[in-house]
Amino acid sequence: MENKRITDLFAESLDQNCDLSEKQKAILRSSLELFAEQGFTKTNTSQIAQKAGVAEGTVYRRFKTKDEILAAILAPLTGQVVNALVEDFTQHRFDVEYVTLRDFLRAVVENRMHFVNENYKVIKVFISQALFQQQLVQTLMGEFQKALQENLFLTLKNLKQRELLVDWPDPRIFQFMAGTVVTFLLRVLFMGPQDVEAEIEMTLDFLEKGLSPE
Amino acid sequence: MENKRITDLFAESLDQNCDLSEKQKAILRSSLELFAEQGFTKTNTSQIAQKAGVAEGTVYRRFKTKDEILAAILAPLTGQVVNALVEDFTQHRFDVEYVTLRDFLRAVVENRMHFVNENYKVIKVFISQALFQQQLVQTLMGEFQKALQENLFLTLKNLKQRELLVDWPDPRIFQFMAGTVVTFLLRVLFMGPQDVEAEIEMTLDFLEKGLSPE
Amino acid sequence: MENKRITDLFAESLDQNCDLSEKQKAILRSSLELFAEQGFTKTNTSQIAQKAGVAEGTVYRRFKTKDEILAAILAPLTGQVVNALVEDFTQHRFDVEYVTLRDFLRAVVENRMHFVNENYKVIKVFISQALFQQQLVQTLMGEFQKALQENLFLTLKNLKQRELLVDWPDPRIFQFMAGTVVTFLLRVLFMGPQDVEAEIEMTLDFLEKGLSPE
Amino acid sequence: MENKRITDLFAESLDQNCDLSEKQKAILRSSLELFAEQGFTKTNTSQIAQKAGVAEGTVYRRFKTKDEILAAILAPLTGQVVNALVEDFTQHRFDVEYVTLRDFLRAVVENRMHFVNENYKVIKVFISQALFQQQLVQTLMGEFQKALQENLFLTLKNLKQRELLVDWPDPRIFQFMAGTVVTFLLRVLFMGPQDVEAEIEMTLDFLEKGLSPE
DNA sequence: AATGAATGAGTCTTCATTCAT
DNA sequence: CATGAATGAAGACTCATTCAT
Repeated sequence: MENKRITDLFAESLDQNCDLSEKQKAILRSSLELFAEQGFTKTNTSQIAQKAGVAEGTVYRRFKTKDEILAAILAPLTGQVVNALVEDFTQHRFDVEYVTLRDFLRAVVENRMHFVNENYKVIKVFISQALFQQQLVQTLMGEFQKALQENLFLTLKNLKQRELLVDWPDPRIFQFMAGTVVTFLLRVLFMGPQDVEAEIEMTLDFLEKGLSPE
Repeated sequence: MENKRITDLFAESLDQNCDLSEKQKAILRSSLELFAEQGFTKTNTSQIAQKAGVAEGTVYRRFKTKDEILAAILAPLTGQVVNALVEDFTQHRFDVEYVTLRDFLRAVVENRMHFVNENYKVIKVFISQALFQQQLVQTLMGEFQKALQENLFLTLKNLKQRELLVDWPDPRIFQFMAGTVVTFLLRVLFMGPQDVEAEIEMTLDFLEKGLSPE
Repeated sequence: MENKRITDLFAESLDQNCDLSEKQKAILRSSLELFAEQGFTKTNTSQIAQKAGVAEGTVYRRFKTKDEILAAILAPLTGQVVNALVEDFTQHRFDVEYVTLRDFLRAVVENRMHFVNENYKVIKVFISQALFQQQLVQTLMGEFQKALQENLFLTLKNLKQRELLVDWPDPRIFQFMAGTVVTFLLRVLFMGPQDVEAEIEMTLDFLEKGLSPE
Repeated sequence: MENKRITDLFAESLDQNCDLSEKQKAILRSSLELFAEQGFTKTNTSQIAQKAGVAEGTVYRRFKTKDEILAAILAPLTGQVVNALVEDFTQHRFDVEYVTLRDFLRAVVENRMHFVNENYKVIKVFISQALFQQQLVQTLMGEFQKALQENLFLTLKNLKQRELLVDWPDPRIFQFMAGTVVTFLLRVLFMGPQDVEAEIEMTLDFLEKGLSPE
C-alpha cells in the first residue's frame, strides 16, 4: 500500500542505506532523537556518541563534521520522500479510486496526517533548520512543485472535468488542502502525535464543503 | 482602528517601553534582526554589539545574559499581544460590524495576515524557540485559549444564532480559520512578506464557502 | 591610656585623616567591610559604591585604582600603628609600672589581645594580602623590628637585670609571647571576637611559668 | 616512621590517587604552585595550562571548573591528613616512647614543624581560602576536634597521671603547644621553609618549662 | 564635585575536531 | 577500525576604569 511507502520515513531510509554500519545507524538515530529534543546547536557530539554507545572519534569516522550528520538525517526528506509524497496521484489510478471528491480528499489528507504523525521528529529538525536556511526550503519546494505539477494537478484537472471539484486555480486548491494538514502538523509538533481518526472526518467535512463545485 | 493595535508589535513595544535607553533599544532591534536571520545560537554577542553600534559590555549592562535578550524580545508576544489579538471581538461590536459572515471572516483573517506580515521576524524567533521549549507554547496557548473563550467564541455563538455560520463546535471552526492564516504565515516565514490584498479575497471565498450554514 | 591608642585603629585613623570627605570615609569603611567579608578580589567596585551610597565614578575621584583603596585601608597598619604597638615600652616607665614579670606580661599580652579583637578586620585583609605579597610583610616587619629593638628589648633587658625574666635571647622571648597572641588572633579571625578576660589569666599562668628565671 | 605518614602531603596524595593521569597531576602541581605564589583569583587557567604544558581545554577535561581544581588540591587536607596528624598518639605507644615530657613534646612539635615545612604551600592556599569561607574551617576543625579527643587528650591524661605534665585542662595545654607551631608556621608562610633543628630545642625548653608540673 | 552609562580587555568555559594508541 | 585524550579557537560574561553630562 502507498500508506506504507510514506510512513516511518526515517527508519526505512536507514535500513535501505546499506553502506551504513550498525554503529553508524545508531549514531543517526541518536542524533535525530537529540536534535528533535534539544535542537541541533544545543546538541553536542559527546551526547550523540554517548547515546549511540560509541566513542566520540567513531562519530567522525563516517561523518566528517557535525553538519554532515544533520545532512544525512535530512537527506531522505529532500530525496526520495518528496516523490513518495506525491506518488499517490499517478494518473493511472484516479479514475478508479477517487469516485467522489471526498474519496480523493481522504486519500490525500489522511495519508499526509499519518506521515506527519510518524515523521514529526525529522520534520521538526527540518523546520528548525529551514527557518534560517532559505536554501533548504528552496530545494525542497523546487522538487515538490515539479512533483505536484506532474501528479496532483493532473488529478485536480480530472476532478474538475468530472465536476467533482470547484473550478479554482490548482495552487489555490492545493493551498487549502495543505492548510488543514499544516494545522494538524503544528499540533503534532508542539504536543506530540495526534489521533488521525478523530480528526479526519471533520476535516473532510470542511474541505468537501469548501471545495465542492458551486 | 484595531488594525493598529496588533500590527508592528515589536516596534511599538520598543517605543512604549520607556525604561529602555536608545542604545538598549538598538541592541534589541539588532538582536531581533540577527536572531531572525541566523537563529539565536548562531548569533554571538559581539555581532549584536557591533550591529547595535555599542561595546560588548554595554549589551550586558541592561541584559544580564544572552537569554535575557531573547526573553526581552519575546516578552511582548506572550504578554500584551495575545490579548490584542483577540480583543477585536468584544461583544459590543459584532452586531453592528459583522453584517455578513464574510465581514467577520475578513476582519479576522485580514488583520491576522497583516500582523503576520509585519511581525514575522519575532514570530520566526518565537517558533524556533518554541520548537524545543514546550513551556513557551504552553504559556502562549494558555493565554490564547482563555482569550478565545471570552471573545471569539462569543462572536461565533452570535453568528450561529443569526444563522450566518455553520453549526460546528467552536474550536473546529477556529481551527479552519487559523489554518488559512498559518498557511499564509508559512509563506511569509520562508519567503518574506506577502501581498495580503492579493490573497485575502480568495481565502475568504474558500472560508465563506466552507463555513456557511448548510 | 595606651589602651586607647592602639584599639579601634581603623575608625580613629579615618577620623584623623582630615583630607578625606565624609563620602570618601564611607567608601573606605564599606570597602573594609566587604574586603573582610569576601576578600579583595571577590569584591567589585560597584559593590563598594553601592554600600557606600555613592556612584561608581565617585569612588574613582579620590582613589585612582581599586588597589589604592586597599592601600588606604592598610596604610595605618604600616604607619602609625606599629609605633603605637610598641610605644608602651618606653624606658621611662618600666621600673615603675612593671613590678613583677606578670605585670609586664599582662600589659603586653592584654593590650595586644584587645587590639586584635578590635581590629581583626583590617588584620584579616592584611594577612590575606600579605600571603601573596612578600613586600607587605617585609615593610611591616622592618618597622616592627626596629621598634622592638628600641623599646621592648630594652624592657626585657631591664627585667633580666632585675632577675624577673629567664636569660634567653630577646627574639626568642618575644617569639613565645607573640605565639600566645597569634593563637588568640587565629581564633578571632576564624570565629569572630573573643572574650579577652576569659583568656588572659590562663595565658599569663603559662607565660609566667615558662619565662621565669630558672 | 610516623614521620613519613604526615609529611609531604600533596606529593603523596598525588601519587596515591591512581585515577589521575600524568597530565592531570601536572595540572594540580602547577595549580598549587601558582595559587601559592599569586593566590587563587589572580591565577588564570591559561597560566595553569601553560605551566602544566597542556592546552587550556585539557584542564577542563578532568576538572569541570576552576573551583574544582582548588577543591582537588585542598581535599587531602580535610580528609586523610587530619587523622594522620593526630594518629601519632595512639595509646599503645606513649608509655614506651614518651619517657619524659620533653620526649612527648619533641615528638609532637618536631613532627608538626616538619609537616609545616613540607606542606606550607597547600597550607597557604588553604588559609587564604579559609579566611573567607567559614565552612572550610568548620569542616577541618570538626574533624580535628574529634581526632584530638580520641588521641592526643588520652596521651595528656597519661602524662598527667605519671606527674610529668602540669594539671591544666587539655584544650589549654594543646593551645600552648599549638601556639609554638603556629608561630613557626607564620615564619614559614611569610619567609619560606625554616630550619627545624635550629628551632626545636629552644622551643622545647620553653614548652617544657611552661608545662612541667608545679 | 558627583554621576552612572559606556567601554573593552581579560576570564572562564565549551565543544567540534584531530590523532596517537 | 575504534577509541578517548588532547586540542585550541571561539563564545559568554565580568569588571576596573573612563568620561560626557
